[in-house]
Amino acid sequence: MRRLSYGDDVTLPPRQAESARATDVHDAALSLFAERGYHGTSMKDVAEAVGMRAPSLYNHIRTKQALLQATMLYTSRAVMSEFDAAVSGVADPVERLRRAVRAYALRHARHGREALVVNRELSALEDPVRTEVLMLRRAHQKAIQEVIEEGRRTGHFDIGSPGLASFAILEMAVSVGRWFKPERGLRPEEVADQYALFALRLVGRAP
Amino acid sequence: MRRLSYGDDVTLPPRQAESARATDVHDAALSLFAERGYHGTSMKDVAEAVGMRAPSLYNHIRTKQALLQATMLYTSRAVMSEFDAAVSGVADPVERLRRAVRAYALRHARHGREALVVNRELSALEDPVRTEVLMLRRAHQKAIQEVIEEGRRTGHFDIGSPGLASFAILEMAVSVGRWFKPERGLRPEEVADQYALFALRLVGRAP
DNA sequence: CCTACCGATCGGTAGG
DNA sequence: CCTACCGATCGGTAGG
Repeated sequence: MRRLSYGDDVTLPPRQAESARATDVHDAALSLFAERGYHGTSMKDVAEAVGMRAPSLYNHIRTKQALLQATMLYTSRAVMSEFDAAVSGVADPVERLRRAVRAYALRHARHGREALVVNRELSALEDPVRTEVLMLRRAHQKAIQEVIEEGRRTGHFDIGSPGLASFAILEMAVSVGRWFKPERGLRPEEVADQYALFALRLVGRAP
Repeated sequence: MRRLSYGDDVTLPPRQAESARATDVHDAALSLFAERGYHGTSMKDVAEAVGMRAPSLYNHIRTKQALLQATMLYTSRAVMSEFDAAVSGVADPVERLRRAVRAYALRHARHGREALVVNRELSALEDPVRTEVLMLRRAHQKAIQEVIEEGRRTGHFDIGSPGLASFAILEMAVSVGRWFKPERGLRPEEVADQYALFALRLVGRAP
């Protein structure tokens, strides 16, 4: 597992040490996968981006597929652990949903490339990593749905289908990664707060 | 331009007649592009799906890129013309937004493959079609944003950033194409109505 | 980290 | 609609 420059916004088990050069390769691959897609990116493209010849890449990484798997696994695990950290110790459903959506939107504003790749390249991902990523995504969606169901039971939310609402909220937040550019003057935290508000309105948060 | 089996839910200039076999090829390609992506699909895959050898495809179509362009152009134009039809003659901002989102979500429930391809394969699309598709998407987003701005001016909506809201609403609707399966018992019209309601809640529709 | 090179596959054409 | 085939490119290895 590798260093993906996630800064301090994620808590995951320690990863193996990795050379600076390997980090460069993973980072360049991530940018290219996000821009052109996995199948639309060649190892020659990746090599050029880091200033070497294609065969030299294999001194730092195993295969092209391993590059994809690293990003997908790491990001999916980070999403779950950030969700847990966000709602941990919070009982009020309104606050739980607000924090969960805020954390998710924040991730997509900060890590747009990862967001794009995770949501677009599932079909290029090979088992068993593919299955683990699918399970993690499913678990996260279910967790959001349960927050909404809990809020409905307690009368905090007015929503017909918590499942439909969870889909709408999650995809809305994912899309932040597609347009967010920090240089537009908008801060990631502001966007995340806005989307958390959108989510609360969407589930009919009682005034 | 080709027949994409859009039924009667779209109004576009008449398209050229096209052989049934050509329609089959376009349809198979669309399914594969949606499933594996443009670069992840080979012409051999397409040929197998319609029961012929790869070189025979070229008796019906020009190039692989032309297959992508047909879907992208047709779908993008259909989105704009469905928007126009939906809001035409409707003055009330609440009703305008409801109808616009309903039409957009309905399209994505009915045409999940097209939705996936249009939103994922922009980077595989070549100019000049790419530029036209980008302009059409931009125009549609701006049109939705203007409906929201109008509603804010007239006091029907309570929303800080109509631009942010338009992004959230559009992406939420696009995602319907990713999970909607008619056999789950849910009808496309029901989903579309739900998403229209979500959109109105999101912009803080005054009660 | 390089050059040289591997077999496989790509989109597409020729010619019938 | 087929077989035969084209040059280009793919991911990856050998060997230094």
